Amino acid sequence: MDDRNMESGCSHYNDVESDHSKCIIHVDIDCFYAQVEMVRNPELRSVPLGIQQKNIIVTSNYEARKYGVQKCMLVTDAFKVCPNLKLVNGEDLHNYRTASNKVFVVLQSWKCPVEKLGMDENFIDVTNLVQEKLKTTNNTNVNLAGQTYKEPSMDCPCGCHTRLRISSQIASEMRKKIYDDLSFTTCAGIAHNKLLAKLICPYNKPNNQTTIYPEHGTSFMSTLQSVRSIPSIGPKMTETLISQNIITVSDLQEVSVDVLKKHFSSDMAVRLKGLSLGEDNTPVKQTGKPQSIGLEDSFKIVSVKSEVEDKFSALLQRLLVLVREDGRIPVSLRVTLRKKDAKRLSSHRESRQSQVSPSIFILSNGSLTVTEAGQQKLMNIIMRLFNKLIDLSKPFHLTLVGLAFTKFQERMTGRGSIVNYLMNDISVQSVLNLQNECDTSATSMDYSAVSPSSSTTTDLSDAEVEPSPKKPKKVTWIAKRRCLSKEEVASPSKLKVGELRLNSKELEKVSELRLNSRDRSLTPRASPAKDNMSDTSDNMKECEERNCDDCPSYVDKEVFSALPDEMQKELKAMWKNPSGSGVPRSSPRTTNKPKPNTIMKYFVPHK
DNA sequence: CAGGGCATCT
DNA sequence: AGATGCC
Repeated sequence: MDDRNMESGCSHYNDVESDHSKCIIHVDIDCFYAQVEMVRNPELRSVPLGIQQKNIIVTSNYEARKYGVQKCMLVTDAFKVCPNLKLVNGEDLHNYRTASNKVFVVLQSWKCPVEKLGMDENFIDVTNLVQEKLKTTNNTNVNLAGQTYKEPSMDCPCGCHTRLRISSQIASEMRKKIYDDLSFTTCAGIAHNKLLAKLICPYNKPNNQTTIYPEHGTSFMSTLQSVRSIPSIGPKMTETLISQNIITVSDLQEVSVDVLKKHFSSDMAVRLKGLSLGEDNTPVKQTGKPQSIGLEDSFKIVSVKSEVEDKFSALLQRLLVLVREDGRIPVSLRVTLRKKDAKRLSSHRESRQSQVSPSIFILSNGSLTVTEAGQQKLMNIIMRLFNKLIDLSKPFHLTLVGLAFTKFQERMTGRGSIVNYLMNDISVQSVLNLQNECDTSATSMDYSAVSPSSSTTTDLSDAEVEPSPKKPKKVTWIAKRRCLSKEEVASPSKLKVGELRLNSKELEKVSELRLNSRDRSLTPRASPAKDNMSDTSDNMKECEERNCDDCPSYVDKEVFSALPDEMQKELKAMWKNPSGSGVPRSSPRTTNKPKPNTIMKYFVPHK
């Protein structure tokens, strides 16, 4: 028997050994864009309001919905059903982003992992918080807040009913705080996994919340008609499933995993079947800074190189602003384009990427800048990548170009970490030029960079809220690093702060973290980027490697030996095991069957 | 249709 | 690198 049952598993009727131990809340802001506009201009509250992008209504307030103004409706059609519809242009997403980040910050004050999904949705894993509450109050007689999908028919021996009721109280507090602080009404779904939390969330709309108990997971899922309504089943999978006559969630529940394995990877087959039954063990991953920052521009057609260059130049200018706001130093750049192709209507993008020298980016007065020469260097890299993608001896026709920075230098900020130690000597920091991905474990309760007290005072007139600086990645050491010039190594102490790969905001953060006495576990572990170690980038060639037995080439031996013994030891240990032992990926699929030949535009389930 | 921007998996 | 998915 599975020993999960000893702890938190339940075994009752057709739910033999599922794990109910987690408590997940999904929070969804009601008609998000419309609410942002209504908060900005309260007069809009009492009138039917539509948010317009191009020629469509992307969302509407509930006043407008009374008239039948729906999402994704053409503006002309909307006026037909609601002649006095008030329109607000929503093409500039800046205000929405700001508001979205504020909600995210509010949710973080509960000190649980928060995962942002788009602008208006968040998952919160409150499992630990619930456990703590249970310990201190020991009261299993808790009232449910909000609605339930269905009352439970029996007690679950694992205690999940109590935990979910406590979760519903927490969800209610969260929604209240979002409303009190930011004036947004929200919906919430409470369940023992992300799938059910998300799907049950809109069950009582708007401005309400719904809890679903594990025993109703499977039956609830079967009320969803189309397999498409399961998150992670997109158009492609839907098409494949339908070609096999698997159309409803019920169909999927009844099909055997073996049949699914004929069309999907083994992992996916198992996962799909699980999802159809309301099972989902994917963790809530703390959202941090993005792993890439990019922009793209689509257009009818571009066939001239100089035009392409202009497009990229414009994109680069905009992108550099975003990167400056982000604060991290990019080390890799990707160029994407889409060729005009009659066969493939859309998508089919191609891309090439290469490293960029971090020295292009200069930190002065705490903000990232790139000199004219630096920008020219970037343009050179971009056009070189472009040449890899396009044979200029032949005509070309593009419909999209894109630019993205995809890897960043990061600094480890854990208390007691090497970097933290090094912060005491800024010159040493610059010499080592540490490049790693920072962070704490996703299940850790440590989000000290965002304090709850500061978040209670947010209001919409504030400047843009910076999202959590945390990344749900553990410490990773990357082999390729910037080499140092002789001058830099020779007199590290002469370096000006402005030249350091560290801005003032981050220094501030580091000192905050130092003050925070809570311990962090910064256990190194498998690097997801380990494959990139073999990257050989053309433009890094100038970096001649100096060999050193104990330490990597990017660290000057002299500087290294000048460090305290303890630190040398710590560094050596990490160099020995740069990325931990890679977790081998589960074996690739043996049976990947050809795609179905059915051409399915949309699947519209019958009621 | 509307598509931009990000993550994840292979 | 590319495909797929999500909002």
